[in-house]
Amino acid sequence: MVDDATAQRLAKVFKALGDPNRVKLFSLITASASGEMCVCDLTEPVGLSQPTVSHHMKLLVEAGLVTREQRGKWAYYQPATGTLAEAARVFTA
Amino acid sequence: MVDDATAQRLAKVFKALGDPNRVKLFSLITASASGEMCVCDLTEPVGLSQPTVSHHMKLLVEAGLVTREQRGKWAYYQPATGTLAEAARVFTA
DNA sequence: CCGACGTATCGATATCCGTCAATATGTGAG
DNA sequence: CTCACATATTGACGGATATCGATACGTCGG
Repeated sequence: MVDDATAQRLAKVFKALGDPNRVKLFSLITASASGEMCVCDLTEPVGLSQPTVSHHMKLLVEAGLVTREQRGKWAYYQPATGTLAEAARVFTA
Repeated sequence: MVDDATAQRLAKVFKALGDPNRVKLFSLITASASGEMCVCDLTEPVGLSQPTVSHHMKLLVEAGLVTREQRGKWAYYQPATGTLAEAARVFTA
């Protein structure tokens, strides 16, 4: 069995994707042609307010699923593709 | 972006692993030498009451991460290894 | 410095979730 | 049938979460 710290870390990653709107947000970013998206591009597709999207993105960042980069007025989010795969691999080893 | 139904289905799978105790339970089952475990074997390692473990296992079953098989008095749980990998693959396609 | 704009934080609220004790359900032994 | 045992369901409670409106913070152009 995984130890407490590992269980908490993995749960945080999976919990971050445990909300339908965050699944959509993450899929938008991973499927983005430019490889990155700002909050202004994300609010309309999911139909949520700007503060709510910002809140969800913070959770995805804290889980290590995306990275945040501020350029000018905009905050660009890029996928950290390895995180989810590594988390899932724990159970197949 | 994934559609609503897909987002909900994926969120259900990830949410099921979004709790540290369920991560432990799932890891216990996937790492089991016999490939299956009953509730009586699971309560002690996670330190939770029998009803709570039963509740968590129900969520894992409903998410499609494990299957339940009743044999005599015992309920045996086996991992459905493909579910998690398929869910994670959606974002890498 | 000031105003406009993108983003984050705060406060509030309704809902969901994890947990246990108590109880119900199902199954095999005698 | 009845009892003992393994598991599931129910009811309740405290804590977490998703969401929004209002507001604060940062950054650029003038």
